Amino acid sequence: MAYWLFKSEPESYAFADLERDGTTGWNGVRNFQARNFLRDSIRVGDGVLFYHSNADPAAVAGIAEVVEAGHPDPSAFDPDSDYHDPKSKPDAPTWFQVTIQAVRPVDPPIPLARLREVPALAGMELLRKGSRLSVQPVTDDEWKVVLELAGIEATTKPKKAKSMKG
DNA sequence: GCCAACGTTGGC
DNA sequence: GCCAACGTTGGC
Repeated sequence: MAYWLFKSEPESYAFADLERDGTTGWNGVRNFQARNFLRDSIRVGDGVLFYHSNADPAAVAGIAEVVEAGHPDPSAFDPDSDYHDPKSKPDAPTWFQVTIQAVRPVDPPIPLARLREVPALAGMELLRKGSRLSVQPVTDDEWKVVLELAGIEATTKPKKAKSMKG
């Protein structure tokens, strides 16, 4: 079980949109380092901090869970998509996505400035000067600290996609 | 809107 | 392979 932070501009896709949709394919990532995480490293059941970039304030706004590991990003094949990449072919895809599911909002969101105040988070990729990576790893310790800041028990397991009957 | 930092492109 | 130019990201 690993942890990640995904950035999204809330004007294009906010955590509330994920709650409305339930799940979404994390498409449109067009950076090779982020692509490699999506394709090779992110597993079903991994935890995701949903971060609002270019927001006022920029903040961690929700928790999500990976429900499908890396698979080709269909938006790359779609000529009508903003993310269309004619160099990516279905039989040799360049770009990948994972599917995530909303777990719970972080309310109130944890602003970037608050994260910077926490010594235990000093090494976080998000806080590095000039960090632009939109899909980035989060350590177990960082995850625990952020969830505590959010008032969420760090031991809370994301709920399962399937309900248990009977 | 500004601008620092970064990734990509392309000439050589 | 180098690196300047350019476009993008993203905080403020």
